[in-house]
Parts: sequence; structure tokens; C-alpha cells
Amino acid sequence: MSDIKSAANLLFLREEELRQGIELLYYAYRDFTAEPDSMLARYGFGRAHHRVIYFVGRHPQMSVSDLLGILRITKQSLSRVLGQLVRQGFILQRPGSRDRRQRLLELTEKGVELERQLSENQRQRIAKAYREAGAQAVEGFRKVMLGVIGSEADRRRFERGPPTR
Amino acid sequence: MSDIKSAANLLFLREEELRQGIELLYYAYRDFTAEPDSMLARYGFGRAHHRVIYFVGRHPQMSVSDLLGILRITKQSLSRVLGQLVRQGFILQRPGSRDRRQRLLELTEKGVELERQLSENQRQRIAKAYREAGAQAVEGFRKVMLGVIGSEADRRRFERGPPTR
DNA sequence: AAAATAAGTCAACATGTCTGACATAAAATC
DNA sequence: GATTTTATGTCAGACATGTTGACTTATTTT
Repeated sequence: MSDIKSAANLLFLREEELRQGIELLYYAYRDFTAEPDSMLARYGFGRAHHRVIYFVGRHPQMSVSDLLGILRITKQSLSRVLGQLVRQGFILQRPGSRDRRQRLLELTEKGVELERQLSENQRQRIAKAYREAGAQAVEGFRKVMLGVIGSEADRRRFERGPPTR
Repeated sequence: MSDIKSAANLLFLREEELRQGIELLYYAYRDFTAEPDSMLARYGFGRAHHRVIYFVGRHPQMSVSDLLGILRITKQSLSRVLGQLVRQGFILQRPGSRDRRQRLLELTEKGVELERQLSENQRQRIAKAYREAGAQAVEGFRKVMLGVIGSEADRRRFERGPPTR
């Protein structure tokens, strides 16, 4: 094979490999969210509610700003979703003791239960994928995913140890 | 450490590991779609337009049914987005020669250009992540992602060889 | 000839996102 | 102590993306 042809071939393989990466992310995310979405629909909730419940469960006593920072949406968008969850008794708001302007968020018992139901599906899906792929593959998965994540601050969330605020 | 305590610890580690998996998917997908979304906004388009352009570019001459099968949305949802792309000259529809009920889809030159611009960002993000993580990690990433994908049919899209119709 | 399929259309509605403007309370700064 | 900044909330209007349901047309399959 000529140099030119093999260079072109390398480029093709690379292009193909990258497209596969794009599609792996697309299909995996689509399937990862499909079941929780259909559970949420039974409560009249959507994916946005799941994200709020998930992150509040993960970081109890987080402030509204912290949550906005993770979700990267506007406060007006969050407000509708969060308001519903508070009014329907899934999330509790308490003024911060250090800074009383803050509204610290935590799940109620009802909220914990819903969170558990919703995430159970996703945990099992991940557990199955991890089990089938093996520990070394999981390490590779982590590395690649961290490379895809844009901000250093977000990557730091995945260092060992308890979750950061 | 007592047996009970170490078993609990194992469970905790496992739970933590699975939660990290969930979050890796969340953050990676969020950052993966952020830039194309903001480019699309300049055309008055959204993520749905990107998905249509992407998959039509990937599988030229695909039918509307094929596209619906990949996207898993209703034809009414697709129709709005696809209609805009056709009217604005990004996608061309031609009746199938074997089955004249079909409308086979392909990108116009303008469509190819937009697709290239939109995907460039994502390709570079993946390329960076792959480069930093190394070939072995990429193999692990592939394995785990395939495990997350639900249907065998979709997993087959990732076998080696040219894309299937 | 009848039934099934591929595609499209019209209508109504829900959800999640946005921008922009404004309000309140508390903390931080001058 | 007065002023500015910050954290949060609210009202209004818009748009993108998805849904269900009903119906049409052309073509293929049975």
C-alpha cells in the first residue's frame, strides 16, 4: 500500500473511530434515561425532576446556587421544577444557619424513596455493564469519560473520597 | 475489621462506584452537547436538528422509518424538525426506487457543511479524551458503553465494518 | 379486492428551556 | 451606618421538543 493510501486509511479509521465514540455516547445516554423517564411520567414529572432529586440526594444541604452550578440551567427553569418538588413534599428547604439568605435543600423520606426507585434502574444498568466489562475496562471507561468532561472543577468531583459540596 | 463491617464497606464502595458511573454519564453528556447546542441556536435550530443531520449524514439514503427507529420519537415530532431542514435546503428527499412509498433522505452540500461544523467539536472532544486515556482505556470505554446500551440491534451498529442501514 | 405499510398532516397539549425585568432579605464592603 | 453585592424568588412571554389521537394518500403485500 502506498504511503498516501495508508495515510488516508489511517484518517478514515480515525474518523470512523471518533464517530463511533459520538454514537456510543448518544445511544448509551438515550437508553440510560429511557426507563427513569417513563417512571417519572407516572408522577407527572420529567427528566429535570430526576436530576434535581438525584443531586439533592447526593449532596444533602446543598444550596440553590450549588444546584444551579451543577445543572447549568437558569434559576427560572429550576424554580418551576424545584417548586413542584417542594410543594409535593419530596424536597425540604431550610434557611442556612451560616448564611440565612440560602435555602438549603434536602430530600424528605418520600423524596429518598422516589430517588431510590429512579436510580435503582440506572445503578443496575451500570452494574451490569461494569460486571460484563471487567475492572480494567471500568478504569478505561472512567478515564475516557473524565476526558470528555470539560471543567477541571467537575472532574474533581470524581476524585476518591466523600462527595464535595 | 469484622466480617459485617467489611461487607457493609464493600456495599458502600460498590454503591459509590455505581453513583460515579451515573454521574460520569450525566456530566459527559451535558458537556458533549453544550457547544453544538449553542452553534445550532444561531440557525434557530435545536438538538433535535443536530440528531437528524447527524444520522442522515451517517446513513445516506436512509428512510424515514429507519430514522424514527434510531431516534425513538414519534413521526409527528420528527416531521416538524425534518420539514424545516428540507425546506431550508439542508436535506433532500427522494422516493425510493424499490419501494416508492419511501422517502429516502440525504444531506445536501449545505447539510454536509453544517454537519461537519457541528460534529467537529464533538470529534475533537472525543479525540482529546481518547488520546489522553490511551488505546487500552478506549477499549474499556467501548465495552462499558456497549453494556449500557439496551438492545442487541443497537449494539450491532458498533461491530467493525461499514455502518448498517 | 382487501389489508397492511410508509409517509404526511392537523390539532391540542405538556414540559423544559430561555430572556428580561423586578422584588426581598441578608451579607459584605466602604 | 449607608451602600453595594449576593442568594433567592417571581412574573411574563417566548420557543423547542416531545406527546396522543384522528385522518389522508399512495403504494405494496396478501
